[in-house]
Amino acid sequence: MKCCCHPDFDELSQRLRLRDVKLTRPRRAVLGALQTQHRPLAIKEIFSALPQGECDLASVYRSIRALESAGVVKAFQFGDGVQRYELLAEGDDGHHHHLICTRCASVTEIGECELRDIEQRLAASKGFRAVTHRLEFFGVCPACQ
Amino acid sequence: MKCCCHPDFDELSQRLRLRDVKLTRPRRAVLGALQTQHRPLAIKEIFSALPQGECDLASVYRSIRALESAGVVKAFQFGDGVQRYELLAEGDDGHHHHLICTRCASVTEIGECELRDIEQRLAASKGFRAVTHRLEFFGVCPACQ
DNA sequence: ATGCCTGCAAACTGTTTGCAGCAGA
DNA sequence: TCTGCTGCAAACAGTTTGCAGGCAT
Repeated sequence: MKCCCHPDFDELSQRLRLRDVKLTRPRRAVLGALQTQHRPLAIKEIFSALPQGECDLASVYRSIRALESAGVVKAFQFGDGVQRYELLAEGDDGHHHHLICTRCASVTEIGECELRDIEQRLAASKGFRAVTHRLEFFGVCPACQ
Repeated sequence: MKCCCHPDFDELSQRLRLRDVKLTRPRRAVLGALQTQHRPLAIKEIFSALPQGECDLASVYRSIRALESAGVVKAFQFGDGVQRYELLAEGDDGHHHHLICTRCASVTEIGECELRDIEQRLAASKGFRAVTHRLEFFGVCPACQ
């Protein structure tokens, strides 16, 4: 069984083909960068992970948007104003959370989410529909203590 | 009893005096703007709420930072990359969450927070210290349905 | 072959900063 | 009075866009 968090290249290219999203050199490079680092990456982290001159910074932005709207990557924000992106496995809605060290910024993924019932209570009590949430945890990791 | 969410001017100026933060014209104006609108305001919302020429945009940025580090306002982020600010009542750590309509962007405040125990479990299982979290809910409000 | 995508450069938006003068406590 | 704040303008950082040429399907 493949790791759910890090789909391989063939699977990714197939999903993109189905969505009529061409697999070009910059997009391939961005996907490669996201595959090597198993954590949400900021645009400039992706860009500087690429070989010098591999592609233009503007293309990284455009590629990420294309991949995001194709459902292959998902954006996360840790509240510092920087968008970070992670690969999304096939069929994964990407709903999970992170535990971020406020000292070294290391990121731990948190699988389980216990807020579905809170969402439902909110929807009922406030009259909202389609309630979702965005949640990240912060703290000081063992290495930084 | 005063409303906990909207401290009055005298209380605010007293708290600032205690922190040796001068109450200048731009800061007064920013506080005034935050008092009239009972929701987190973006910098440009604050700025455009001020009388034309009341103060410089740069001063709004500087004022907000001063007020934030004095513990009088708190920043929230809804994941769109825009910082929003709310007044903080005396003794309030500002810990609460919002329910944001994804259509009209209206904001409802959520008082209770049921994540303290999750924080503690995370701290125990991952070895983190000082765990906090950032959480916002999104959905479609009754008026937008 | 052709329509989408890229590189390049410039435009934009949001935020910060240096400096000289002003004002709050 | 005297430190720290303001206005102004410029610098800066992140992101988007117009255009001509190039590439994936």
